[in-house]
Amino acid sequence: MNMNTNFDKVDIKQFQHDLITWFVREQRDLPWRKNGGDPYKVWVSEIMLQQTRVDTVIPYYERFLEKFPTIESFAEADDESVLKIWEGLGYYSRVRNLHSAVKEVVQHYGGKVPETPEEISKLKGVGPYTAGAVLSIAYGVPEPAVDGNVMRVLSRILLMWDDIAKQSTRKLFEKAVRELMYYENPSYFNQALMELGALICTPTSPSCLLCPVRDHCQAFEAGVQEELPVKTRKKTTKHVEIVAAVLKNKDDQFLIRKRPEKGLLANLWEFPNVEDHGPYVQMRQGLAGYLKNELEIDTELETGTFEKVNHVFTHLTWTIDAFSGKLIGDFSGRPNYKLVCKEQLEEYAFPVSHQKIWQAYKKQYL
DNA sequence: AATCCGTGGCA
DNA sequence: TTGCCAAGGAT
Repeated sequence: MNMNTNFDKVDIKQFQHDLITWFVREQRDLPWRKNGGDPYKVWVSEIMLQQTRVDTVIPYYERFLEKFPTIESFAEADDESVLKIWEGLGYYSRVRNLHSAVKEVVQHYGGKVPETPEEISKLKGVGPYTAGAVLSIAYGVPEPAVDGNVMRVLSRILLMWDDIAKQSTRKLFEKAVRELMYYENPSYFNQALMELGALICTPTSPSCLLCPVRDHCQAFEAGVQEELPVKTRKKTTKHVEIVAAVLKNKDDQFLIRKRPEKGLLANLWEFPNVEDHGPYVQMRQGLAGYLKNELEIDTELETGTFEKVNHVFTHLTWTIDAFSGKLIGDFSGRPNYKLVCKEQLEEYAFPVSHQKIWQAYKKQYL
């Protein structure tokens, strides 16, 4: 597409003024807008907000900064507490990468978050969006911060029909932002574009009649705002049947294990479980056999499940049948397995699906 | 480039 | 109920 043609239709100065004026007047009162411009706090908020709703993030953000108020305090945190504070927020590699990157900043940058695109982009978990967001919001550096909101807003204003699901498309929007950027206040400009996308220029049913930049919007002029942005998608939802065991030994300790360091729900803890496709009786027997073979432990599993969890991931669905049981004899111990009392258990980070199992177990047995 | 990586809200 | 999706990044 010929982007110059589309820019010719925009009065850039007037657009900037209308957008910024609206943002100053209408921006939401969010916790990370009261962080004093601390680059560390801006950084934390941007990582949490990746693919995650504002309302979900707010309590996590408050708790996180209460526990780790400075970049040094977070750098010193142990891995278990880092994962625990992220429990339930999803995309757990975010916090592992953030922790790694923060330690890098403390060690090699004296605790000062880098303020150039080249340096900040080298940090783990800091991609093009986060780099631009932290640099512009914390330091006023005029870098684009192109997220889903920005692509949606600009696709409509500039009538860009490029598929935003394609990774290469982001560069087109970064180029557009550089053309439109309000260089007097990059922080406000980037935030205003995102805020407009969140409050007015929404994915469905945008509130065009309330839009401060409606007069600059080529999609509104053409009446095609509902058709933009173009976003292709595919869906291949796989279903996995799982049987899990909440096992208690004679000392009222429970058997848990740590998930692998890579892949789904990396490093989180869970109740011993195995994939199974069999009918009901075979499921239970299969689970007992698995525990016997893999862990060399004897168990007495109850005949009925006490909880059935259906958990939907983006591209995967788990159905977990949970059995309560006794752990017979001594457990010799295996790598990644632990016996813990119920108070200790709740200090480890579990996926939401296994949290549900534990809550159901407590309600029924404790 | 295409796929993986969580969760909860919503129409 | 089902699919979409919300301030993306790594591989």
